[in-house]
Amino acid sequence: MKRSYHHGELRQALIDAARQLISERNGNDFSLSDACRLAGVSTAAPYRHFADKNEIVTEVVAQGFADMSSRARKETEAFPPGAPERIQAVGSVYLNFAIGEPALFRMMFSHPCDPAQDDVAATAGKACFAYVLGEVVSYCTIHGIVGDARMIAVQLWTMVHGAASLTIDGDYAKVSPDIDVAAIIALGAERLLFQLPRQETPAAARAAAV
Amino acid sequence: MKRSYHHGELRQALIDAARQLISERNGNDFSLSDACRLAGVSTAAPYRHFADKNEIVTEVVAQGFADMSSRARKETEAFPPGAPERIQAVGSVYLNFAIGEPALFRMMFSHPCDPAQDDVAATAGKACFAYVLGEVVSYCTIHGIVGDARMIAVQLWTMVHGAASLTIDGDYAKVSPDIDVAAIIALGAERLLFQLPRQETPAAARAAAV
DNA sequence: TGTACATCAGTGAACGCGCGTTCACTGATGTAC
DNA sequence: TGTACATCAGTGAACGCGCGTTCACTGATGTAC
Repeated sequence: MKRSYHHGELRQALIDAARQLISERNGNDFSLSDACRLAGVSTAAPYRHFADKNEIVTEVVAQGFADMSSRARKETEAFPPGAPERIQAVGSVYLNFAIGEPALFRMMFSHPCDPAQDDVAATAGKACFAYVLGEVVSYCTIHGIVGDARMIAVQLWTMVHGAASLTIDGDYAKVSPDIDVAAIIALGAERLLFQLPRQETPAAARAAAV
Repeated sequence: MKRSYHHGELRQALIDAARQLISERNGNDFSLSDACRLAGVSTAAPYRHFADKNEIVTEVVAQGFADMSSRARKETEAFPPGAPERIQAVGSVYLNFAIGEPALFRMMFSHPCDPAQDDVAATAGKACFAYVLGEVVSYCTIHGIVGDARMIAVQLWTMVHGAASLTIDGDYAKVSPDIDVAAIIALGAERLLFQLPRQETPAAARAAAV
């Protein structure tokens, strides 16, 4: 791979470098200088593509959410609408994303959204949340689950997010080394969604018949 | 309040200053120099009481957990063992602690525990978690809740933690401005604990008779 | 096709800054006599 | 009770460092003719 004077893909290369450093340094702040070193450019180069360091961070967060969304989409579309496997797939993607890149996960969810600029991070976050919640709401609608579908969706999200956080932060490990996160999520999903009472609706009847 | 050459309470004063700065700067790293300024001492003074900056942070985290534990203890002991209000009180304390000092809350739960030194932060964390989980386990035992009490406790913890995190990080707000966190936790507690089937046990019979 | 030139993504050196930490010191305190 | 002295919690100046950002520049690229 030859390195010419003009990089060509520097903008994305810097975002990737930042993401890598965030993951490697796990929680400790990364430095823009390190990202430049990793991308093989001078420390002044980023300023051709970004206003400041924060703009790179925002972009990393946005791409993180986009990644998470596309993984969730990919895993769910393997199953038909209304399949409980779709819900499980979303939960798995969420948890595995957190475990795979814990520092990025923390950064994504705690990144303050800037109301001044058009915030790509907030937009990507909203889209990701909408997809996750939408899957649960669809399940509720299709199966005629009794109750506020939106609230049920938020509850599942909350549970999975809590499980992901406590796992990557090592808090479960403090309590006991053998806590099975997947089992916690699975049982939670049972009680917060799958076991909920249902009413007969045309859609539910169709779903039951399949 | 006179300021003599010898401070007298500098150790605790620095811990308090650090905690205050952590809360004020909300997520951004605080500087030891600022803490010294706040405590009104030179930047060399901390090194009489702490090996390095990290030792202060560890102490702040430990005291944070101790605070949370004692608040939970105080709020629960107003109700008799087995009262559902005890569970609700623990949940409220947890959520309100997070809302009150979000940056400290984040730091407490994501602080890596150092296996080298005797880690006061990890110890305080474990004690806090043990208290929270113990309350739920007690409830299960007293009421003869069917199922793995420990797992039910971890599920409630997970849900409340997720709710606290998504609240303080502004993620609920991204989804919708009118999400009622308390309602999410309350309904979650219903489905994950209060509505669970019970078996007759001497303790459950006694609790029902009261 | 070949040349002149405008563009602009890079360079590399420098900046001011605040950081955590160290050092030799100073002076308030408490104790021994 | 009064004095001498050891202790040690503070001082304040300095350190080396890496940071984010800026600056005048350079040289590769693509376009007009």
